[in-house]
Amino acid sequence: MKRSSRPLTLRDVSEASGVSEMTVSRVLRNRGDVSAATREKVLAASKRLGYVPNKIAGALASQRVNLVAVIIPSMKNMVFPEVLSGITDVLDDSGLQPVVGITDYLPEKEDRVLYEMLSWRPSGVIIAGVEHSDNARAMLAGSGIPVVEIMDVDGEPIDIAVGISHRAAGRQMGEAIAAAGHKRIAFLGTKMPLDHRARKRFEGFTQALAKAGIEIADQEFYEGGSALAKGREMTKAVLERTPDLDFIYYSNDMIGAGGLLYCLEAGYDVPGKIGLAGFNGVELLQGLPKKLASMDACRAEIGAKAAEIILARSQDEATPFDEKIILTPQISPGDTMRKP
Amino acid sequence: MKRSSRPLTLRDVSEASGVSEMTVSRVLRNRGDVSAATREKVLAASKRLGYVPNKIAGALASQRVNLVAVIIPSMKNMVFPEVLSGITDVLDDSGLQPVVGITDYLPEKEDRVLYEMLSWRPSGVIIAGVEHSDNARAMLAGSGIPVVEIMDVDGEPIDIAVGISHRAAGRQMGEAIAAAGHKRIAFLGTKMPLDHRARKRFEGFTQALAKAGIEIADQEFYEGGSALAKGREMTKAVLERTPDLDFIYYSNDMIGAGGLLYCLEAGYDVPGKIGLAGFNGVELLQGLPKKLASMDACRAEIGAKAAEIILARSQDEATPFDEKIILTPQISPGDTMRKP
DNA sequence: ATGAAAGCGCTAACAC
DNA sequence: GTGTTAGCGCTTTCAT
Repeated sequence: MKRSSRPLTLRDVSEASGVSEMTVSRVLRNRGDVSAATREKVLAASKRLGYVPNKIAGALASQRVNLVAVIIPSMKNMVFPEVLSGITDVLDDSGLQPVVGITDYLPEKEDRVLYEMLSWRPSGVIIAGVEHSDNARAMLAGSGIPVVEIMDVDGEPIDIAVGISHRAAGRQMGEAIAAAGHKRIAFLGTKMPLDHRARKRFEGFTQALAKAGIEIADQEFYEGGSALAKGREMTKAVLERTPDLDFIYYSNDMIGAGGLLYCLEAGYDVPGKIGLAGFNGVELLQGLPKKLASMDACRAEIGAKAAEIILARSQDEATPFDEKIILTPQISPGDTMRKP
Repeated sequence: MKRSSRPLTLRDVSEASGVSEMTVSRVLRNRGDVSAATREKVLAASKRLGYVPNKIAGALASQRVNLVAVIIPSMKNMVFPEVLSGITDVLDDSGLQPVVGITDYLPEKEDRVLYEMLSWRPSGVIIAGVEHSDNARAMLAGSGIPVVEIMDVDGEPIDIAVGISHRAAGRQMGEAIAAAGHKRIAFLGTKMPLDHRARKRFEGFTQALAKAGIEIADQEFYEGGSALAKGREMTKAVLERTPDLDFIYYSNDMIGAGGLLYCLEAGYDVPGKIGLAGFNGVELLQGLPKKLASMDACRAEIGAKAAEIILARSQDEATPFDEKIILTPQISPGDTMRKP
C-alpha cells in the first residue's frame, strides 16, 4: 500500500491491470458485460493499489449524484436525530447518501444551507417545515429535483409534504382536556417564535379551548438550559402563581417530564388534582414514575416515508404521490390525564 | 423564474450578462479583481436567472472539496448528535460542510461508509473510535487527507485522536468509589460487545476495584428499549438479587437516571444506603430529584476540537498537532455519591 | 466483450 | 480587469 501524494485514478488501475480505463470503470460499477477473467484482473489490481473511485468526476460525467439533502433546524432537539434515523434506515442500502444541513431555526441560514446543498445537485431534498423564504421556495421549485417537506402539513407544499397537522394536534389535545372537564388550564412552552410547529400546536390548542368557552389561565415560555429542569421550575412557578390550575399542557415531553417529577415530589395528586400532558411521545416517558400523557409525533415514520418518496422518484421519475401525506397522531393518555 | 429541465450553467449567466464565463466565475466566488460595474451586472443576471453553481464541476476543476466526512456509530444515542453539534458549530461559517455517515457499530458497515465517503474526496475525516478494520486503516492512511479519530484515545491513532481515555475514566470512578468505602458494588450496562468505549470503562473500573481488593458483586447488561425504563428494571432486579449492594455504577446516565428514580420511589436512602453513578454528564440530570453522580465525556468539546483541527489543516497543510489530544473528564459527585 | 473519442461544468494558469 | 485555453477524472456513446 504505497502512499503517494496524488490520489489514484482509473488510469492507474488500467495500467496496472492492462485493461482499458473504460473496462475498469465497467467492472467497478458492475455495468455492462465483462468477462470473468478481466473482472478478476481488474478487481485484483484495484484492491492491491487501494484505489477509491472519484465520485466527483463520476457525478460530473454521469450527471447523477447519489446524495439526498436533509435540512433540519437543529441536532440538539432529539426529534430531529430521530427523523434522521428514519431516513438513514430507509436509504441505507439504496445507494443514496443523506447529507445534513442545520438551520438553527433561522430563515437566512436555511437559505444559505439550501443554496450550498443544491449546488451539489442532490437527487432530492428533505426539508423540515413548510415555511420557507420566497428565495428558498424559488430555489427548490426551480431545482427540478424532488422536494419533500416534512413534519408539518399545515401549508402549501412546494412538491410533497409528509407529516402531521400540528394545528390539529393542538386542537385534539385541547378538546380532550375540555371533554375531561378541566377548566383552569395552563400552557408551558419554548420561547421560539420561529418554531412554527410549536406555534401551530399552541394556536390549535387555544382555539379548541375557546370553542369550549375556556381561556388559558396561565402560560409561560422558556429558553435555554436543561428542559427537564426548566419544566420543574416553570411548573412550580405557575402553580404558585395560579394555584387553582387543574391542567398543564407542555409543548414538549421533556419539560412535561420535569413538571411531572415536580408535581409528584410536591405531593400533588396527578391527575386527580392536576392533569399533565406533553408532546412527542418520546421513549424516555416509559421510565417515568407515572407515564406522562402525550401524543406521538410520528418522527421515525415521517423520516422513513420521506426517504421512500425520494428513493422512488430517483429510480422512477413518474411515481405519483399525493401532495400531502398526513399522518394522524393519537393521544396516549398515560397516567396523567383523567378519562373523559 | 423560468423552470427548465436543464439546470443553468455558468454559460447561461455569461450570455445573459455579456461577460465571459471566467469573469462570472470570479464574481460568484469573490476571487480576483473585478470592476464594480461588471460585478453588479453578473450578480443581477445570476440572481434573475436563479443560477446555482455546480460544485461538482467546481470541485473537479479545482481539486478542492469543502466536505468533511463525519463517521459515527448511531444517531439514537444522544452522545453523537451532541458531538455533531460541536462540529457544526465550528464548521458553520468556515465554508466546510459536514457529511454524516452511520455505522451502527458494525465494522463492515464502517468500511462501506468510509469507502463511500472517501470517494467524494473530502477535506478531512472525523471518525468515532480508534478501533478500525485493517482495510479502514489502510483507506484512511492512504487517502492523504487529515483524519481525526474522536471520543477515545486508548489506542494508536492513524493521524490524530481527540477524546478522553475511557479506561482511565472507569478507573477513576472505581477509585473514587473504593475510596468512599464502598465494598459491594454492581455494574449495569449495555449489551454491546462492539461499543469499545463502554467496554474500556468497564475494564478500567474492575481493574481499579481489583487494586482495592474488591470484586464486582453483581452485574447486568441490557439491549433495546427505553434506557430509563431498563435502568429501573435492572436496578430493581439486582437489588432484589443482591440486597447488600452499596453502590451501582451505570454505563450511561439514562439507565442511571432510571435507577435513581427507582431507588427513590422504593424508599432507599441515596447515597446513605446505596450510592449511584452514571456516565456522560447529560444535561437531563439537572432536572432529576437528586443530581446523579456522573462524569462529563466532553462531547461538544471533542467535536469542536476535531473540527478545528480539520479546519486548520484544510487551510494550512503544515499546522502541527499532537498525535493525541487528551481531555480529562472530572467526576461530578452530584447528590448520589458519598464524600470520601 | 472491449476500446476510442468526446465532453460533463467548472477553474488554474496564463495571456493581454 | 478581463478573456482564452486546457484540463480535472470520470462516463456516455459509438465503434469494433
